Amino acid sequence: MKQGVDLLFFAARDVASEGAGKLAEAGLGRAHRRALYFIARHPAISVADLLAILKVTKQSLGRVLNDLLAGGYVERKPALRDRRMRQLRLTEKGTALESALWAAQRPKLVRAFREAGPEAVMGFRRVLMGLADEARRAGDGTP
Amino acid sequence: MKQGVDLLFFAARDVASEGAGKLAEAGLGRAHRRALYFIARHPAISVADLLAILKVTKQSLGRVLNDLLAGGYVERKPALRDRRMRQLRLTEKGTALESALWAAQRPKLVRAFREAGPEAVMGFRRVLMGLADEARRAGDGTP
DNA sequence: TATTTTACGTCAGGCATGCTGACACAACTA
DNA sequence: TAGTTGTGTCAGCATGCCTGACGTAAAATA
Repeated sequence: MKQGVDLLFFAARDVASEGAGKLAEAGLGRAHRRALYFIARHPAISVADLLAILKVTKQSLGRVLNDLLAGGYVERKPALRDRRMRQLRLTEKGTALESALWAAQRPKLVRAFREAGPEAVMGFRRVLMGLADEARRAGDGTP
Repeated sequence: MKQGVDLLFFAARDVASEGAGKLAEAGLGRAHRRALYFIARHPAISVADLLAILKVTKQSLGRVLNDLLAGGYVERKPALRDRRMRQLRLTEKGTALESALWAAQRPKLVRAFREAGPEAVMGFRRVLMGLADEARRAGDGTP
């Protein structure tokens, strides 16, 4: 049982560690990467929704977002329906960076999934869904 | 595929978040918890080995370890065979804290494992082993 | 229309965690 | 004896996260 926790720790860390080089080149950190990643996953996401996903404070996200905006990785536009909301999207430059980062960690995923086999991957998903918090348990893992 | 990364992120974060209260009571942080956890997992572990597991610098670990020693959670004794090496062990107090922390996160694990079923748990393990770095891939997940 | 609420941005300051570099010492090894 | 290894420590710096307080624009509501 504890072995599962060990593995979760190592896997999360080691997967996240891929692509650290490219990130440093761009002068960004892990926090920027997470924001970049989830904006890519949820185009036009609002700031409030991104906050809910990342579970950090407005101020923490604010700084990261400003860096990404200044670097031209992300664009921020008022939503049509409610102009208080700012929709976040990756720019072309942001998309390129995100793709490069994903390309760095993808092989590890591909290999692990292939070696483990499809049934194992199903189980992997089932267990992780159970471990993620209540709010996400009923969902698809990508709130 | 990316969903797997999402889940890994959420699961690792949400599992680690359990017991944050008890930790704060003791005036400790996440870094202390990780050290506590791996010392519990590997009694009499040397400083160098703990460094290798956590992949942090000697200085970072040093601070954490000093806090734990000062708080009476961990004891440090020279190894018999090689007296340069310091063996780290939890004290009674440390064991109590670690148990309390584990008790806080255990139910989430139990429920997730039970709901997913044994085959899923097998798959979960297989995939995570593949995701953890080379050095651990051949091992048992607890280097 | 006037008021309140919502969504967002920002200033100020603080703590925890990580890093590099440099140095010191005791104990083991060749 | 000379070198290597395991450990501890000082000094300084970057990142990432936090709380609290305040301001603004737009929407919702009384």
